Amino acid sequence: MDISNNSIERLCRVFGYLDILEKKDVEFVSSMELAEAMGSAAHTVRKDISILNITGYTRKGYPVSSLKKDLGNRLNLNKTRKACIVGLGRLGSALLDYEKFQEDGFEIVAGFDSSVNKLERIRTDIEVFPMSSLKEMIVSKRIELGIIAVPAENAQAVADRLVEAGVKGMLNFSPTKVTVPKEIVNVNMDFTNALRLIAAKLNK
Amino acid sequence: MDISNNSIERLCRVFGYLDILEKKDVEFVSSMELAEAMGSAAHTVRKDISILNITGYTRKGYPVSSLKKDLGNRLNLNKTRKACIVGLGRLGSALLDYEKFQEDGFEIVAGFDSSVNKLERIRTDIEVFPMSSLKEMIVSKRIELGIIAVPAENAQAVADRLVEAGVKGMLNFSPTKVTVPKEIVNVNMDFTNALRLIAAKLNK
DNA sequence: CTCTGTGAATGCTTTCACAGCG
DNA sequence: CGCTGTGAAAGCATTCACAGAG
Repeated sequence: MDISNNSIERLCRVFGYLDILEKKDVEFVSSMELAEAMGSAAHTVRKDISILNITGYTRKGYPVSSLKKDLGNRLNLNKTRKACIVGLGRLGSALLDYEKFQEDGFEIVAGFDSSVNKLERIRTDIEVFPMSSLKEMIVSKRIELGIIAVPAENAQAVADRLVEAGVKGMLNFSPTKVTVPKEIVNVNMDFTNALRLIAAKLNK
Repeated sequence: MDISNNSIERLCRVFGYLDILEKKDVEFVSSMELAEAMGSAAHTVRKDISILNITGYTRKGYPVSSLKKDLGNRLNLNKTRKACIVGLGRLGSALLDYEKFQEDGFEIVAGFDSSVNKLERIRTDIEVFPMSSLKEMIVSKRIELGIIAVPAENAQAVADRLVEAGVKGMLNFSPTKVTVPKEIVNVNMDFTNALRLIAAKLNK
């Protein structure tokens, strides 16, 4: 299929918003309302949805539950996926307990760190392991996603090990871009660069 | 000037990479090397740089220090900017001590939380305050940037208060889009949506 | 009327290809 | 040669505008 990155990103956000509407038992939602909530335009929402061949009802809008189900199917968001976090410093351990992940169908099933000290001191319900068992656990627990929360200098090494262990996608919180084989999906979340971007946009 | 968001974003990353090169005392860098480090193409790098009317040297590439300085000037990245963090849960307090911010010219000068309990228990060198003094501190400390690390349901209220207090830009870590006046720069970092995006891209 | 659905037009960005410089 | 600099071309994404459905 032929759908742009931006469209996917927007549709993922729509999916999240539909989840909220569904919990409020809203039955129908118009492209206008969706647009407002996403901060985009109604025709953009309609276009994005129509790319996936999903249709709504004239005069009513889109049926919330079925749109959510359809979007989920098309975007592979309906099944729960297992993820692990590598690096249990302040950020990594905050992410371990980030409840939103679980709510949204991403289950954090393991944490890894090279420091035995950290592993012993951490307080969490999620199982934590030394780096030496990274591959073993990823394979045995069928973990699909890796979240990198180590310092910049170790990020590439961790990415390599995650790939070698067989994860399919990675979310990288370190301030370095990591290089991965092209069949592996990699998304970067660089906080510092986000602040730079804000600064750069301030006087424009 | 007429420069796209994507270009700005890429140039900010180039800026970060130049910082590393500078510390290694590298004198010149080619568009090819920059491209490799950014995961983009050489002509993209050259184009981006040329949009800002910055030039390099034929056969040598760009002089690291002066390119960094020029980029910094054009993108307003050369002066240190003060930021505060609102919400001192696990994520917020991890961000409080995120050293990279300081290294890169963003100084976290205050943290805020509505829970007195959290304020008392937190261990950090950065000053923390109750929400009631948000505006007062933002004004008196001349804080320009606000980092939102509160739960989704409070994000919009916090954003409103930050705007009212006079911040110019915000980095929003909550999984909700917040609406701000158009002169305020707002960047969203939605972890869950990042994972969704990865999931959606997995089988494409 | 109101709201969806979508080809067509517009407007951006990226990519190309090659001139220019040392 | 090797690497920058940049108009021009190509490729995408967004926006428009209006037909269609109830």
